[in-house]
Amino acid sequence: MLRPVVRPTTLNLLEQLTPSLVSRARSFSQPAENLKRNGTPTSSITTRGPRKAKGPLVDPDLREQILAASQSRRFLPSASLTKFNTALAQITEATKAHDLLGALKLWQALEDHLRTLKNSDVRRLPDSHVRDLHKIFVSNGLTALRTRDGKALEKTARDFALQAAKHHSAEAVSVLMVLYIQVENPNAALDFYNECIQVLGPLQPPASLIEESKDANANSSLPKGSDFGLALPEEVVSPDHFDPGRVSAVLAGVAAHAMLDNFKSAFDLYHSAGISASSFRRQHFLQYFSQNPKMEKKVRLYIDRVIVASIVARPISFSKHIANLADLQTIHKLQSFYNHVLDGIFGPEPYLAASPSLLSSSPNLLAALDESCWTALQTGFIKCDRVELAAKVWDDLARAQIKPGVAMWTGLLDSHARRRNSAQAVQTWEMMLGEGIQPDHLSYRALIQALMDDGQMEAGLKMFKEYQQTIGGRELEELGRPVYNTMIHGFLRRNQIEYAAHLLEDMRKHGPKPDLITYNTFFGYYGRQKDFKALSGVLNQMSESNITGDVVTFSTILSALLTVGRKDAPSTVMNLMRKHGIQPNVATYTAIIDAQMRECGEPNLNAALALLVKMEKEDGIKPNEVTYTAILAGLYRGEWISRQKADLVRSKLVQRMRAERVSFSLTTYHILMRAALDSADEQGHIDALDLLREMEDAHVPRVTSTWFILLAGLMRRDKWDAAHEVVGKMINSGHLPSRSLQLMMKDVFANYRAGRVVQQMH
DNA sequence: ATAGGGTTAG
Repeated sequence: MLRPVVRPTTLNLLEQLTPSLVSRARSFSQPAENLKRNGTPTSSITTRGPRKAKGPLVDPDLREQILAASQSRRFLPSASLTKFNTALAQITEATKAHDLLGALKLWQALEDHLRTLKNSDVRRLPDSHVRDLHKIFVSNGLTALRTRDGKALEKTARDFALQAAKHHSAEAVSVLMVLYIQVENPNAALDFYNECIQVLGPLQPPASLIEESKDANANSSLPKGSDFGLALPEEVVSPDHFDPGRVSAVLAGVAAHAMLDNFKSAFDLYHSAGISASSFRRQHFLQYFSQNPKMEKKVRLYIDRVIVASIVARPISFSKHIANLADLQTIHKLQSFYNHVLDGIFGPEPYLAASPSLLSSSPNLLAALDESCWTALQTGFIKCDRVELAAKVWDDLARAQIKPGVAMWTGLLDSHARRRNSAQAVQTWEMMLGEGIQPDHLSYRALIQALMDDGQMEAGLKMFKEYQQTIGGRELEELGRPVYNTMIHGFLRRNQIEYAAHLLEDMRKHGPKPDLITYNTFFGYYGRQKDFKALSGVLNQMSESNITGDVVTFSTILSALLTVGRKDAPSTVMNLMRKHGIQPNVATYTAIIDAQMRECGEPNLNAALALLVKMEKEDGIKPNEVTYTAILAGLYRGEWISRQKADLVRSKLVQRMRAERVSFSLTTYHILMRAALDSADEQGHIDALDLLREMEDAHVPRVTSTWFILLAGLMRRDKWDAAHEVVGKMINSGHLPSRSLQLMMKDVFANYRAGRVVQQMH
């Protein structure tokens, strides 16, 4: 008996553990690799007997399994074997020559031959060949298959695209669909799409990659269980792998409906696929229409609208999407997304409803924004300091004749609290009441935080009492606790330990029961006070209540120990955390890195930089702007290394922050500006001005310190023209200069004028 | 949602 055998040595031990490799071996992937190198069949499909697994290579159980698998393999007669190997070599050759039609013909012949054999179902073209052939299918298909010879191969092309979709990528499917669309037969594209779904099952990514869909809009007009209902055979897609080619196929389906002017069907097809096309995939797909701008325009319009509608139709993913984009680097994307949404509501062809109740007002409306969507937009804009955009959300709500609910108002209150603007918060509160909105726990919490953090303790206390007497019942544990915790935090910020301790006692006796956050707040306070006796007292209370610490607890205690110079703190606390099974996070590492930098020595700098690498490499924790800022600040704290060395490390770190797209905070900008202006580099002030421009572009607010750092530095360098320009920018930004800034401005004007006079004399 | 890590006081 002749049997194909796979050389055991070519199989990596680890890979032997994965079932997919056994099936690959069955499909002759191994000899295919050799063919690729040599161009001719090799001896790796041999006529030798069954291989013997070598002794210590695998454990006995596993070896049994492998043997069993190899013996259950179907065998090819030697004539077929030769034929098979020759065909492989020919396909490889045609593929290399980018001869798509030739390769498809050979592939068809091979398939026909294999089909005549018994049990042929387990045999097919090796994956590496499928991949290579698929590649030229995608790059040449649109032109090659349009020719007369190509048209003759339509059926073969369809079969291959399907097989490739099953085992590698559905991109070829989308190419064929695009071809049908381009020859103005969109219905053929949709037929093929449906045929693919019959075979492949839903074109969905594995559950782990899609958002929870339980939030599906209650008013959604989506048909339940559309034609994506077929289960997927296990071996077709491994659960952790998702083929981006499937996104292209879905987009091709949308494009086909676009050609039929059927927006509703385009949406249904896209939405029920459960995918989310990235802008990269969208761009990639649209390239198929680069020769036909008119078609491209229409397809782009459909795809954009369908993507927006599909996100709106799932409020939770809507909020997540917004939160992801609410970042200085991506705010422009959030803005453009919002503009798309507005166009969907107010544009000439509305397809979105501004509220669920309006959804039924027109059959063209596919999805509705609910209050959480509007709130998410507001929160996102506020997070990026784009107050004017947050205000626009309110205007747009008014335009849609929707009255903002309590969550919208609370978003405003939160933003005032974050800016410690209690006056604005109180004003907002009164407007809210004026609108007849009933405040809830969250809005009371935000108002109290705004008051307490802005030094309005009396008023904060008053509101807290009002809260307790109105909706803040003691029994409302989960709802009321954040309000109480905010109150405690407010007291402790102002070092009002008696009030805080009193409230804690009250909570222990009457509820809401203190929780981990309550205790962490106290840890923070006692840590700042360097009162370790009191700190261990809280620790005892906590364990009495059976509450265990978390990363925040340990990080807080760690930085307390570090500020009192306990060098052993990092190792001790980290070991303790490990013992408790608590993973350190960015804050933990940042605390240690900061402490190293405060030592002001070259070895400490090296230790800090080593930690920066270690946290990411070993623990997979990405440093953030606080981490980098801690190092940058340390570089310029005192004169413990040369300016040149400090500047070198700074530029490397800045480079890395940019590469990693770490956002720069106000603090980061201040430190970098100061460093640039203090640098020995003649051009340092140019760097500082560039940073100012960057802040403007990113809408990072410029505060008194910003202008002070810039003006003081430029004046020190005698750069009066630049200083004059900065003063102009300050005035234009609407900043009201403090007394000391006004004095500096005077100085700048005088020297600038003097400089002009001198220039004119020459 | 509320707690922890980075600037400096002009």
